[in-house]
Parts: sequence; structure tokens; C-alpha cells
Amino acid sequence: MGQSSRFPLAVHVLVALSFRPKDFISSDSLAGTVHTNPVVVRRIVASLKRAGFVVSQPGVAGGVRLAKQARQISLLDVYRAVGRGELFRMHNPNRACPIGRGIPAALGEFLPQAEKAFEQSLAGVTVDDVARKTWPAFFAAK
Amino acid sequence: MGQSSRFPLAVHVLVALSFRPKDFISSDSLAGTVHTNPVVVRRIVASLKRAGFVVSQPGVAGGVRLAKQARQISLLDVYRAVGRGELFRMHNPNRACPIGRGIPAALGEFLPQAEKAFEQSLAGVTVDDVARKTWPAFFAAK
DNA sequence: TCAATCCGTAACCACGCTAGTTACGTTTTC
DNA sequence: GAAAACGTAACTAGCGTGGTTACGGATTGA
Repeated sequence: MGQSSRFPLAVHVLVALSFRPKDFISSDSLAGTVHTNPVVVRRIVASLKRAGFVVSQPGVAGGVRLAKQARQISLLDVYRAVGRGELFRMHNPNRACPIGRGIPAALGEFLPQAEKAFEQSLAGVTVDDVARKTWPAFFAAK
Repeated sequence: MGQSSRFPLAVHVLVALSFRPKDFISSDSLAGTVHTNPVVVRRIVASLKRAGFVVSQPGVAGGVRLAKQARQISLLDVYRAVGRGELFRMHNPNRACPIGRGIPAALGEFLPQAEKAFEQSLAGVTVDDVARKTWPAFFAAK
């Protein structure tokens, strides 16, 4: 990603929510553990809502809560939800040249393979997996 | 990458050079097929030189030439040569929180796996593979 | 009813990265 | 010595990102 820390941040938020799946957590609290501004958290949450991973509720007792079990949300789901899909950004070759004309198709064959491999790896890990690794003592106590 | 087109551009340059492995090609010519400024090409070439993939020569008959066979340069080599190594950019969690404290290690276990999968895929493709896909007729004629 | 709390956005700013461009010194050939 | 080409520095414009303030709307509870 070069680029954006939205994905790690989104995973962090979901992991945090997974420790209290029944409660609504305020974006202020989340901003505390994530160590950023509440508005930044709400921007991420907006993406996660659109994807159906969380629900939110305004008002005094409001906040954010998981809408799915942590074990049913893969890191690939999260990665896609927070955008920045394409791993590669193509340049604009000169079509008047046989090489420039052929390059897009050639790269279009090999680069998506790498993206696929990347995504399949993310698909094999869930938010729950990350949560257990994040705070093992919490699960040991149960 | 979301961000930089240096990698596709570098592959394009190497593919172009691979069609005339004996000749020095000027950055002006390369800029033509890549469809950008000669200085941009030379910046890329500087990285490729550092990695030992090409050699350059100043002067009237100067230019750039491959220093290795195209089949001996993998896309992973190129990817690393033009930088932008890390696929993920970490945020800065609050270490005073048990979740914030545990998140870096947890992500540090799962995310590099995805990077590895990505890189292994790139490692399996060479510049020569891309060249053959780019301009099949060139190879058919030989 | 009304104050407090919290979400949802818009708006703005500062920063960093990228690519494009100009410019200039250096090297090589003829 | 002129021409061609590399190697860089310097500057610019554009874009994405994250941080911040602000404000409207929804909900709760006294």
C-alpha cells in the first residue's frame, strides 16, 4: 500500500470490538486504543458499516458494535471494505509502439496472479485469529 | 501499490531492452515507448543500474543495455529494485491499551504471510516471459 | 421538555509522494 | 570542437492521507 494505514486501522477497530461483542463502543474510546482522532475512526467505521461488519447507533448510549462474528470476517473482507483495491498502478504506454501496445495485456496476465496470491493469503485469516494473537490472556481466562 | 507506476514502468523498460540486447538504447527512445519524460526513464534506469540489471554509457553512441539475460531477471527482482517494499503501512496504536499493545505483533504475524505469497508469485515470472507475451510475433519470426 | 452524548459529514489544512519539466555539468564519439 | 547522451539537482503541480474543527441529527434519561 505505500500509502494508507486504513487497513491496519480497520483491523484494529474490529479486533477491539470483538472483545465486547454485545456493547456499543464510542468512537472516542476506539480512537483511544487506535491512537488517532475520533473522526478518523468514524471514517473507517463508515466503510465497515457499508460492508455490513458493524452497526452503529447515535445518542447517549450509542457507539459501534460488531454485526457479524469475528470469525466470520476475513482480513480480505476488511481489505476490500476499506478500498485501495489495486496493488499496481499502470502507466500509460505509447500504443503506436508494438511494445507499448503489447505491455498492458502482458502485465494484465501476470500481475493479477500476484494480487490473487496476496488476497488468498488474507482470505485465510479472520478478525478472530488476530484477536487471539493480540491478547492471548483474554481467551485463556475464559 | 495504489500509488506509484514505477514498477510497471521498469518492467516496460526492461522488456523493451530485451528486444535488442546488444544495442545501447537512448533514454529518449525509451521515453517514447513508455510515453513519458526522458528524465523519468533515467530515474528508473538509475535503480535498475544499482541492481545490476542494466549498464549505461554516455556519449554519442550511448544509452542503456541489459546487463543480464531477460530470463534471469524476475519480476520480484524488479519490484525490489524500484523500491516501495512494504505492502502495508502500520498505524501507531496506543501501547497503554492491551489491544493497542498486542496489535503490532498480531499483524506482524499475518500480514507478512500475504506479502510472501505476493512476492513468490512475482518471483515465478521473468522479464523474458513478459516480453514473449508482449510481442509474440517477434519470437515467432525467429 | 431539555440537556448531554454520540454518530455522520463537510470543510479545510499540512504533509509527503509522484511525475513532469528545465537546466546544467560530464562523458564519449566523430 | 560540436553533437549526443547520461546523471542529477531543483522546482512545480497534483493527489492521497490523516488531523482537526464544526455542525446537524438522533437518542437517552432526568
